[in-house]
Amino acid sequence: MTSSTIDRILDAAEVEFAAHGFVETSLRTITSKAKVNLAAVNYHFGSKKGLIQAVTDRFLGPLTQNLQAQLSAYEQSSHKSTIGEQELQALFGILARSCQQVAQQNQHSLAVFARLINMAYSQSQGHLRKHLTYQYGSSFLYFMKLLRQHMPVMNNEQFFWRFHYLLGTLVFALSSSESLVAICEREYEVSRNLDQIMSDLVLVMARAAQAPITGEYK
Amino acid sequence: MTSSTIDRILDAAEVEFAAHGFVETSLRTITSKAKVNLAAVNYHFGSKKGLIQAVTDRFLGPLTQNLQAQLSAYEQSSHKSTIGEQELQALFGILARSCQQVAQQNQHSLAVFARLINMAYSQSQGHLRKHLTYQYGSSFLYFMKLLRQHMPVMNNEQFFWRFHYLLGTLVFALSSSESLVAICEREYEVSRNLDQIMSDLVLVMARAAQAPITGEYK
DNA sequence: TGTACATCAGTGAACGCGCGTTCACTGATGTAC
DNA sequence: TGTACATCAGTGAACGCGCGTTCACTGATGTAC
Repeated sequence: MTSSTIDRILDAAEVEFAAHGFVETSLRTITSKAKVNLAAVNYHFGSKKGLIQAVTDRFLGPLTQNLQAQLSAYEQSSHKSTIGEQELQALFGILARSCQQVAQQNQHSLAVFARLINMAYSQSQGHLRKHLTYQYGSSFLYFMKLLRQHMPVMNNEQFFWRFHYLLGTLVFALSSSESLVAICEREYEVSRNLDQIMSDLVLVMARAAQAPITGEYK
Repeated sequence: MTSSTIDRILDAAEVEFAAHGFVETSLRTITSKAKVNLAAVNYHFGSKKGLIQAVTDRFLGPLTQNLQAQLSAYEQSSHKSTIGEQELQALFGILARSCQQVAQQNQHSLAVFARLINMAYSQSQGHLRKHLTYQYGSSFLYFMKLLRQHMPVMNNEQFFWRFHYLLGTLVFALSSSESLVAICEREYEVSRNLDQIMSDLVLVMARAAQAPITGEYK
């Protein structure tokens, strides 16, 4: 069997990264939670940056692969000429299902994913955005292409902005879901799971996608 | 005249906090950009935490005050029995205008605001959320109360979630706006300003607020 | 089968560095008598 | 008006600390002959 040290590090890192972010999590915290020697991270992953990449690669691979497969199945099955709320829901549903599938393997990976997206759209992190686009962009661009076909009223620029407004909805919900679930339980004594949140998000994003566009920009 | 050191520190800190966040900005960076001695921060603000609070207080005060005033004017003028997209747009428009007014004073304060909200909904930052609620919560709760009246179909729990989905849209747009504007200019050769983004957001949030609700949760 | 060597996972202790903070100090301005 | 003292903004240098990383080392397993 291959050493479990690597997996224990990855699991612990994922939990800590999800909760406190990449910068605010120290290798000492990770290795102590993983019950592993401090130097093991640099031994196996070369550096902290290498560990971060390993953690993100572990779910971005499956996520994009799953998304890609579902999207091409969708493209072939549906008559893409029809446009409307149902088609938008179907498309966002595919994205949601990819997320859910990834979350089944690693519970905290979606929170890490959200942090990654947030980071990528920070100023001074253009290199990260480029790297993600280069490595995993194709399936997301595929998603955007299909979504674009369902929103033909807008021009490209308007679509760009609308897409990112919806991305914000998703990213915030994913990164804050643990807090929101906790507050919800305390406040309303109702527990929510990821499936329910995802179902909500699909409906909300599909509706928001159809919001009117503001007047022409000069 | 009162020393400009304090203002220079606050201005520099706001820019750096907006771009890199609170933790990843060092006092050495701030004081060198402000052309001020390193020890001046601790002299005037006591600690880094004190500086963060001073930076956020500077815009949260005006923001909440403006929001409060607009909301009570709205509550008195409108016949709140009518519900529909127009009323939702009006309410989100008030929020947008408060943001715009604050941004006029300090250009980067909205990005700091977004970072603050994101932080507050991180796990392990419950104390920050409590502090913000205690200090500035009343005007936001007022906003939620009025919004709640325009979304009577949902129960409280469903409203809670919907509200936070919309909050995510706003927060992501605010925190990523600089990057998005830059990408948009590069990609489409169209420049966008905050006013246009805010107009968009009002329409998107008003529409998303009306998305159907998923089936009953056990 | 036995021995010499190579490879590899893992370790304990130390390294240099950047961080927030502290402290004794300066120099200017205001105040009391 | 002149002098002694207090207050306050600002400074330069140092402090201790936690960080990511490095390095010499151990012990187990595999391989060549």
